[in-house]
Amino acid sequence: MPVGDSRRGAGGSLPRRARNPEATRRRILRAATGEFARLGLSGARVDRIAERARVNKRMIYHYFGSKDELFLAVLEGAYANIRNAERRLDLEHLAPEEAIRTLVTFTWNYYLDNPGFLRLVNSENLHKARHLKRSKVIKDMHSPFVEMVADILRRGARHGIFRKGVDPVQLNMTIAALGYYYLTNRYTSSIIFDRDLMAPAALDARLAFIIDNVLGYLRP
Amino acid sequence: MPVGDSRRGAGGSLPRRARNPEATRRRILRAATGEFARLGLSGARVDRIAERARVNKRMIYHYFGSKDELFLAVLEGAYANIRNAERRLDLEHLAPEEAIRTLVTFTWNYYLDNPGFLRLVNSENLHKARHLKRSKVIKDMHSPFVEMVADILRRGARHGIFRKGVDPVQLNMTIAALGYYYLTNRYTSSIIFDRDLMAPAALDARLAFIIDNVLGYLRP
Amino acid sequence: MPVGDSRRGAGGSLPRRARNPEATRRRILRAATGEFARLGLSGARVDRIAERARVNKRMIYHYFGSKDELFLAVLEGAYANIRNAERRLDLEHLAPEEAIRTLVTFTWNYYLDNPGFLRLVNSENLHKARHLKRSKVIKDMHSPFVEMVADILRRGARHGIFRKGVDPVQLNMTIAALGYYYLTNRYTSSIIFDRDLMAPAALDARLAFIIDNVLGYLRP
Amino acid sequence: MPVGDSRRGAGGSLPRRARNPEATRRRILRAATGEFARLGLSGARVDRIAERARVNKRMIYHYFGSKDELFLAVLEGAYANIRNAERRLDLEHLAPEEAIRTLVTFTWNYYLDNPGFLRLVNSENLHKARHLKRSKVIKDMHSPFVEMVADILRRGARHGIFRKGVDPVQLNMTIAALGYYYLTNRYTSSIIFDRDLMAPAALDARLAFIIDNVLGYLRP
DNA sequence: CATGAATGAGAATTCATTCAT
DNA sequence: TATGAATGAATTCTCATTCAT
Repeated sequence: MPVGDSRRGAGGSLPRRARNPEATRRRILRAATGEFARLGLSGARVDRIAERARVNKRMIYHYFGSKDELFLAVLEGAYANIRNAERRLDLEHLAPEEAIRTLVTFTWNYYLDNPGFLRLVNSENLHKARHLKRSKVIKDMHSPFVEMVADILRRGARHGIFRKGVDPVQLNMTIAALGYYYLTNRYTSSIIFDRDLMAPAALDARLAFIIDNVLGYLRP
Repeated sequence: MPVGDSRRGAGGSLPRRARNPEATRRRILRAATGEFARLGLSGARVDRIAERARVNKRMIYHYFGSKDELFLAVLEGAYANIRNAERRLDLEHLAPEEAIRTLVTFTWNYYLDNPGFLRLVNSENLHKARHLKRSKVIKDMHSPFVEMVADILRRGARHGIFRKGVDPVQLNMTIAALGYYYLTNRYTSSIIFDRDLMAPAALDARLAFIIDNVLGYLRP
Repeated sequence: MPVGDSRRGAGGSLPRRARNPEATRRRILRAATGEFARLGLSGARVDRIAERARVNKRMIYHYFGSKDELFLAVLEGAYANIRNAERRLDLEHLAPEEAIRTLVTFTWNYYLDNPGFLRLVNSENLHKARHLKRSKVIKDMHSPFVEMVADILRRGARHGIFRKGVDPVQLNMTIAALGYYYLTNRYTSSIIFDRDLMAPAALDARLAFIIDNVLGYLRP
Repeated sequence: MPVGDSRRGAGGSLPRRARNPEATRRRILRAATGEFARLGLSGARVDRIAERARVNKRMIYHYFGSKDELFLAVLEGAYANIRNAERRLDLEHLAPEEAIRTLVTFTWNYYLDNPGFLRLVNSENLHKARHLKRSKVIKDMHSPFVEMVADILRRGARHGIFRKGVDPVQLNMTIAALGYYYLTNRYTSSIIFDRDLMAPAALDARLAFIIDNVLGYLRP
């Protein structure tokens, strides 16, 4: 049967997507990432995602099953991105203190440049990680990362630069916390403290503070 | 006395038409606090608040005008509670290090005991603090608190116990961040790090870590 | 906001209305006239009327029984006003042509100065005059007016200035129609005809047109 | 075949899930026209429109976006109808006086046969034409009509049958006013003048009056 | 005569998902 | 694989009126 059917009147032959499953799937995922990052899980609209991806709404269900499963895919992608970027830092080949400084700086800048990532994580926690719980890939994604930080700590301790017995998980959460909280809670904090927390100087000061804090904590 | 009336279902015999504005207002506020704390702003349902408060839905609009204004009232109440509790710590009369340790411990425990508070703050930040912006009381509530921490830092610096020039706002946000992030993001973190972050030992360890971190940072 | 509670500190002792039935009734009626004139029957709010009249909502029901009955009272008042103003024109003592010219000019200006009157009449017609139907005073109010116009026509016909056999009711409705329609429908007409119908020159032109039309019609 | 299904009440066995967008849209528009014409904008109920159109309420929003946009569509349709009917009068090919007489008669009869049109226009004016203001088609619909009347007046003046310099807009509004007011305000007028304005003889008399008035006015 | 708290029955609009083609 | 029309259950908010004090 000839495509571009007769019901479509003047102007006809709309750019009816060629049958390209891969591309369609990718477009949906990209659109969904934008939507979820901007509005969170509950704020996102399936209709809008379909529109932004220029696909039929039905396709979303075809490829992803449900809004929740789509959200999980987005979330996995987001975690993969940050973990990949971290891997590219090559922390293994840096001196321990430099490695930590690099990691802290990277984390801060990543949060700053990818506010959508913070919102995704926030959304997921609001839902008690019910999506991530069912993820098959997420753990494998993170254990190398934790292991890498543990390695840095061990090296630092061996060299006498870092104190002994620091829990890498505790440290990771701290590095994340000091930036994450500042950025996600900047709206209320700005009011409470009556200060523009996003002014360039303020951002620089916060990064300096975090580095200072983390390295200070590690000092033996 | 006729008990309840037949049109009402289970739970009956409620003191309807109580004609007690103070109590009604209070009941609405209490119910709303519970609902918003549990489900956030967008998850909360006005219907459910009315039900839980055992008032006619219309009353919520009578007393508070809109869901948003009700949320602001809840938020102001929540901030008032924590700030009042802090005031009762009497930090002014403690030695600087003891004051900080007390504040850190208090903050952690408060977050732990009042998860709803964290969710309210989170919700408000998801909405870019649009409610708090219109609040007339919120700033007055916080400036004494910031001033008090600044005073502790000054005393500590004078005694040579704390380093000089520490920004009290930066410190406050840090104390908050280290606990807040751990608790609100525990769902994703638990999966990523494959660890039960809410185990009593884990909680104790986190508090110890935070105290250690903060006091370590302040040390000259 | 619930009033009358102990929190009402300074300024206390609200101007709790002295018991003055007459004044209360009058205040309600005035407030209702404004509200109905501005927003029509269905747009008007009982709450707002009470607020504007600075009386308790219950009083409206006490004095007028219902929103509908209040509307009728307002309507009767509005008709009384215009008919009284007309009576003051003393048309009986003017020459027939001058009388008609005066009546037409008065009608136009009254509509222009009292847009609320037009809206009240419009509202009432939207409801098929169900309020006016029950009015006991409205007919007595109008028969003298019709009689007066009939008299002018008779005088004019006798003097050979006006044509014979003109129906005073038909004429009255025409005088009203030519101004009423122009003013009430000016919003759609402005768009349809792409012209500012409320410009001073346009208003003057319409009045001139109406006078011209009516007197032209009466000419023998 | 199971007829209808038990969940549906009387009237059942409707062709649900008709999957015929054109027809659905048309059904909604027709139902909405009836509802708005009968009850005005604010009196109309979206629920009832959906019911009358035998569509899911959601479809109204799917096709028209909002109650207001639906109202605009209805309004545009109503104007298109009357303007089309006018065009079919072929006034261009009639002698000037005959053309005016035909137009006046048509207008009167159209109002009489389509009271819904009057109510739609009335509603729109109550809302200060806020819908029509945004219409893209309404002006194009009317300018040919105005031009046609202007042409008739020019022809009449050239032949010495009509007076010179008559404003076609003024005349149009007059033709409309004389019928519109009589019909929309017949409820209050009937009471005020104590006369049955809808009696066949009364209707005939009014039409005769209007023709007489308009042609009289045009006479040089 | 006066107060204002309380009520219940709707109002428009939204949303994830499914179905016919 | 692809389309987009169709669904029903909720959601916030409104309003004239009545009741306890």
